[in-house]
Amino acid sequence: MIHITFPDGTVRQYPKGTTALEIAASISEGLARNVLAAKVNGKVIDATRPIEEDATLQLLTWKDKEGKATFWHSSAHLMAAAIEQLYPGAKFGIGPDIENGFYYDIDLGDTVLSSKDFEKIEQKMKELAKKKDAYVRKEVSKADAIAYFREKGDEYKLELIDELQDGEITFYQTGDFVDLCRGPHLPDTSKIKAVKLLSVAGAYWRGDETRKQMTRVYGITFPKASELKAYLHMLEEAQKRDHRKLGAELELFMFSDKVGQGLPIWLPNGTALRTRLEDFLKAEQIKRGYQPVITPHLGKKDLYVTSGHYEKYGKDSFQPIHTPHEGEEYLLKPMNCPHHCEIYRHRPKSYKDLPIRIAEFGTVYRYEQSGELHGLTRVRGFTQDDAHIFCTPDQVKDEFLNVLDLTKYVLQKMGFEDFTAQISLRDKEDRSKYIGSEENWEKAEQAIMDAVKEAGLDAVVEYGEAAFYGPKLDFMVKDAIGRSWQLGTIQVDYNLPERFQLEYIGPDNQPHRPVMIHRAPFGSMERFVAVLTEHCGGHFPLWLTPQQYAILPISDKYSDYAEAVQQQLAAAGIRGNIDRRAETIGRKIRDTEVKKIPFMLIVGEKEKQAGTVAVRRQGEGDIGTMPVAGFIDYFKKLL
RNA sequence: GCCGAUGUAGCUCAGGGGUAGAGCGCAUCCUUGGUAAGGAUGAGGUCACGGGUUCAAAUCCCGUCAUUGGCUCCA
Repeated sequence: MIHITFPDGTVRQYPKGTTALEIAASISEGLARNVLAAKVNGKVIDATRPIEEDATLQLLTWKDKEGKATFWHSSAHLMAAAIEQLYPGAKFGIGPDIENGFYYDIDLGDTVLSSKDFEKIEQKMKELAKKKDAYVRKEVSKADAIAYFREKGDEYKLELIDELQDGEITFYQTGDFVDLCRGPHLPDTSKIKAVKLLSVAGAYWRGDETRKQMTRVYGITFPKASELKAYLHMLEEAQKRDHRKLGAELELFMFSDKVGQGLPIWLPNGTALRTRLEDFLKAEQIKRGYQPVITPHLGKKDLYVTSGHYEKYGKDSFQPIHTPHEGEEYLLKPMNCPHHCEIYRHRPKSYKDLPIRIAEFGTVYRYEQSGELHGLTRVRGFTQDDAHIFCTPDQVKDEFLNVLDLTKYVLQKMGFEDFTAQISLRDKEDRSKYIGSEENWEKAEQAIMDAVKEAGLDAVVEYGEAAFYGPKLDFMVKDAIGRSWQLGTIQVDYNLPERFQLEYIGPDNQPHRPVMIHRAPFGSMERFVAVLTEHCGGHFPLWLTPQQYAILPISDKYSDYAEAVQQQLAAAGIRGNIDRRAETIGRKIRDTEVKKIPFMLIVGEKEKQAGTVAVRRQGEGDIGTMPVAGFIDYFKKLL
């Protein structure tokens, strides 16, 4: 007998060689039906594998991340099996699960697959799933594995096998389809009830553009048809909220071929929104001891040679600008940091001056590959809500706390509730690739962990993800429809202070090197406005939205009264305009609704006589008539 | 940059080897209306750009550019 310890701490006895599935069945039939895989001693394995010794056991279902991953990985196999039957001779690369679903890279020879073929493949997958074929695990020798795929003529699998050790190679078989795979997999295919292929795309074998391009088919599956329906609904919702679509509809921004790819042009509405965001953050930063500065959009090449950015961006980015003067070269700034370092050097610093917090909404230019560009989230010219904090190593923790607090405050104010952090630290073993003293790194990493703990922030720690010049923390937010975005970032930097020879005089009357912290709560104005637009579906927070109301006169006879109302609202700091068109009131309401303007104030004879406005809330309808002062009160309570 | 898709009026799109279509928007006129589209008339297009095939190209072919879904990358 072996002892199985469950997550709640209870221990039960089972015969040696019992499977997780059998254990589940001993608890309840329903549980057994729902088990997708098992975590045994912390390792995810097939629920059908015998457990040979005492172990901790977690039964994985659809609710668990690993359960979903197993489900989708098995679905990738199912799709490959279907494609193999429909397209004999197809060769397979890799087919993993991903965040939402799975994909498989396939070499179909000359056959071109398009979304028109999806239904056929989906049908085949469903047909195969119904057969309830088990996913059978087989340990094979390297020689046998090579023989099998050589026979099949699949050079991709042969290449993968070549990199594996003999003795650790396993095959999984479902029906007639055999795949090289580490597993784990579902007990059988019947769990896969709902299937949807999502897209095809080209993808290089092993991500290497010098190698063969394969067809990557993306799909997603669910254990229930209703869940697929809900997922597709979410995708539709995401499409409706796409900031490129809303940005055009609400006239926030545009692009012009004549101006250039990836160079966003902010229209009046977008500018109103962005300016308000900037003003909000600026005011908050001044409260927290930041000093705003303004620096030029260019800098001499030498500046970037000193900073090291020339090496990184010089060749692959916008080319240097040559002036009429011989040999003079300027670069569009890819970063604000070098300019800020020069500000630090402006005059000698004492330890008593630190920390110094230099802030700038700095527009930077980076040449992104054309395929990279995407709406406002990926552009070639963007404005960072940048600031650099220069401090002593001992001040790092307090500064981090300050920045975490600011970032949390700012994001909450925008209606983001769900955020987490990712802390990127050094590789645990290889420390050679990092610059800066061991002592300072140790101090900074500890400071970040402590600050995050004190701030009460959920964080995951990733080792080996730190930049060569310092550890960092990224803010991840979840939006209203459950997607994660990386926004704010805080990075410690030991490199630039070194390169720019930054110093401060300590209490010991000796020069010391300050630590530099880069931080941007929004990341960039462009990206943030994009994420915010999608998060709130174009219904921006009331305090932020470009137009807070529209006055809709019943006819042009009430224009004067409309203007009087507008003046009162303006005096109260509420912004909006008057729809003076000679249209019916129904029409004006419709157009204003579509523009997502939060309040409609309808004025006609009755309102003019009584000094009131008939208030309509966007998306909700008539909320009653009130005196203008009453509306102002009502409105202010909502801010 | 690479692979795929797309490019027709300001917008959304239909059509398609033989003189270019709709709805919305826009302009003018009529209408002065009470909570999601009032009516009439009209203007708007080198069918992305360049080349080729053809008696004839917006349509077929090639190239370029842009947009878009991916691949690598980052804010």
